[in-house]
Amino acid sequence: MTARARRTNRERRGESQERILDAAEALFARSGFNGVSTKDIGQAADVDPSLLHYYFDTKAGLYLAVIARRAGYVNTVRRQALESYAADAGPGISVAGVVRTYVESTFELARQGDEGYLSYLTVIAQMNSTPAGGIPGLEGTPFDEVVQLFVDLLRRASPASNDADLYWFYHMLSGAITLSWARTGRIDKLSNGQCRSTDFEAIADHMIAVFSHGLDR
Amino acid sequence: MTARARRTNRERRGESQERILDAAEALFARSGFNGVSTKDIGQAADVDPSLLHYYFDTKAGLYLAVIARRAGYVNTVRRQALESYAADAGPGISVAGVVRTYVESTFELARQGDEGYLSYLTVIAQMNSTPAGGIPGLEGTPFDEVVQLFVDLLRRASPASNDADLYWFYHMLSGAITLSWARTGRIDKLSNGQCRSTDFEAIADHMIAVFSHGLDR
DNA sequence: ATTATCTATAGATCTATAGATAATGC
DNA sequence: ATTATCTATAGATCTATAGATAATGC
Repeated sequence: MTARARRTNRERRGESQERILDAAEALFARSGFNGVSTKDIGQAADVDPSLLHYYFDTKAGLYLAVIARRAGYVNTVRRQALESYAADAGPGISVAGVVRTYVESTFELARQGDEGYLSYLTVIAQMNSTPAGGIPGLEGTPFDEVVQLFVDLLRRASPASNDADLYWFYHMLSGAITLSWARTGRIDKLSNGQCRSTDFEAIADHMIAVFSHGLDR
Repeated sequence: MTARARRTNRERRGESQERILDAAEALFARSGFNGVSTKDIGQAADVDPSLLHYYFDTKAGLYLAVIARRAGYVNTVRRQALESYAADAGPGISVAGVVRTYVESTFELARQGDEGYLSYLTVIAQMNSTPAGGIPGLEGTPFDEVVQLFVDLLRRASPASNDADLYWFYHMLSGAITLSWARTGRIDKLSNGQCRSTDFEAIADHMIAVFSHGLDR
């Protein structure tokens, strides 16, 4: 019988939290906040359910922690992409360029196919299509700030558009992204296999095209 | 004390079912399938919860019945609009025309603002962004057939596009529609009041514009 | 006689907490 | 001594059903 490696409290704490967050992320993605029990999560994390409460207080607290965990990273990737595009493009900034930058930075992580990250996106998709205030503590979105940057760049690229135009444009794009993240498999069936919900490369390409100039050209 | 009007069994049955469906529709829209109990629904319908089981067997059966109730109507409205557009346009059929017809017929009902119908759309939005197979008996969508008609017309209007292009185009449009139906209120906050989630006229106008030619022009 | 509706309840969860035990800190 | 983890359980649900009652059918 091997002696268990001695781990510092800091490590034990961190590893347990990560295991719980990983399990919660996967299960919330599959079944939604109310479709999963703390017992399910504990089991998947190989940890007693009471430990969730020790670390995250309530189930809603755990959900918020799941969302918070990767939000900073997503924001950083998007912000850097947008800022460096704006710097490079200068006065040549275009709607197509801004859209491409936003969409590509958004999907380049998904394309690598890390299962945890994909689950995260599915959770975010659910959050996006749930009435604001459905989960206490989740009124705004942690991505709002970078979205404002996106709209700012759009405004610069399309001075003729007014604010409502710009925000509605974002709304439509956001809907397309959200549905893609949900990976429901419906388009696969509908297209008789011509499209695959998990093919983020094709999704990004078509999204950029559609939101740059519609279907034609 | 007034004697209660004598109602036929057929009437009692129909009225109770409608009350239950109305209540379920509103509550499912607000909190999702797993966020609502049969007790909540019975209470809102002013009926004992056991009656739900008498009529709809299980809670999932009730959910399916909510979805089925208005699906035929939505399909009829959409199909008629698309067919009469195609007939009128003849060889002059265009992507912009097909999109306008699909979007307008989809939203003209929502614009009238019937609260029950709006709840219905919110339920459909949730269904659309939930993994297929999350609710037993709900693999395909009851709207698939008319969607195929939409894609057929698109194909006629844009012969240069291949099937994947067409279905991905529908996917993006569907995402925008779905997010709009969800009426989350997020765009209101994000745009600082410039856009309102409930303004289906503005949504339809901007959706048609974006999916016809992007943001510019 | 048949159908609609309610009463009562079984049996299975579910979230959260109090308090005990095991591991690390120092 | 402190922190992490588990045991045990309270108390509140939740879905579904069996069986009683109330209304309509004819």
